[in-house]
Amino acid sequence: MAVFTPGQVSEETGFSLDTLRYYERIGLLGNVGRNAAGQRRFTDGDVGWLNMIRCLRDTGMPIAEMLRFAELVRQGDHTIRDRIELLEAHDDGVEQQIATLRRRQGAIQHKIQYYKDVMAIPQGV
Amino acid sequence: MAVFTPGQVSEETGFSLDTLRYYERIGLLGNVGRNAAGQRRFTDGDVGWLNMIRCLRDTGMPIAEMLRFAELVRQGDHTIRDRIELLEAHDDGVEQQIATLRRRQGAIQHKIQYYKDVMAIPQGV
DNA sequence: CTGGCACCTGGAGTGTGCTCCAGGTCAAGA
DNA sequence: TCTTGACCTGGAGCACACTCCAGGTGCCAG
Repeated sequence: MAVFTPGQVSEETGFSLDTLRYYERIGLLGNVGRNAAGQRRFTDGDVGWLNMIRCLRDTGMPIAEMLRFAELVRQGDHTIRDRIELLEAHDDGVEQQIATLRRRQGAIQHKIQYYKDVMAIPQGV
Repeated sequence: MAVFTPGQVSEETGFSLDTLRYYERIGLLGNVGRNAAGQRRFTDGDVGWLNMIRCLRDTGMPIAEMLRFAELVRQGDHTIRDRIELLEAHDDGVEQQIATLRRRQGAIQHKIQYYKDVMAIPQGV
């Protein structure tokens, strides 16, 4: 079973060393193993969880809600229904985020076109 | 020519009164008119600009960059080429944002499906 | 003439999510 | 043996974008 150093995990997940420690401190990442010298050694499972965190973070989930999700995971299999509910609600939120982004992007593109039209008008005679 | 009170503008644009004042203070919103009593009176132009701000903000543009854009607008028509450049760069960013969001959303949906599959396995005998 | 409301100002405070720092441990290579 | 580099801890600090507050003005309805 492979283990990873903090540096490797940082590299793989894109989280800084400080962020990894921060996530552990606040309980978003529980029970990271240590070697004899007290240094962290991450498992595949930890990395997988961090990749999940990455997805949730990048889609705008606040840390407080990720903590709720982490708590559900910690409580075991009987919370799977709740986890589905939480993720589906978040998925809907992401859908709306994208829709809003598209709408705003349309307005911005419209503005760009407006500027291009202004520039196309012959200046002077 | 229509003018609007702070309350009306807040209502229309979704920015709080404090945010409107804040934007004016930092120079994102220049030269808002006043009535005899010193109260703000916004023009159609102001509201239009705020709607632009809304688009840029909602698509993740930091205030510092909106200030750069505002400065270009203030400098007059010879900066239109720069404005197009700025907005097109931002538009590309939005495109990438959406792409990332979609990728992450895919992973989340995958996780939801995994949970659903787990639940579908008959428990016990 | 008295509320009550919308607004004003300058400045302080807040929430989120990290990020940095000082001072220390440990292991490996020159 | 010495140095370098990755890592450790607890706690302070920071960037961003607001948000709140105290104390005050102006105007209109009752």
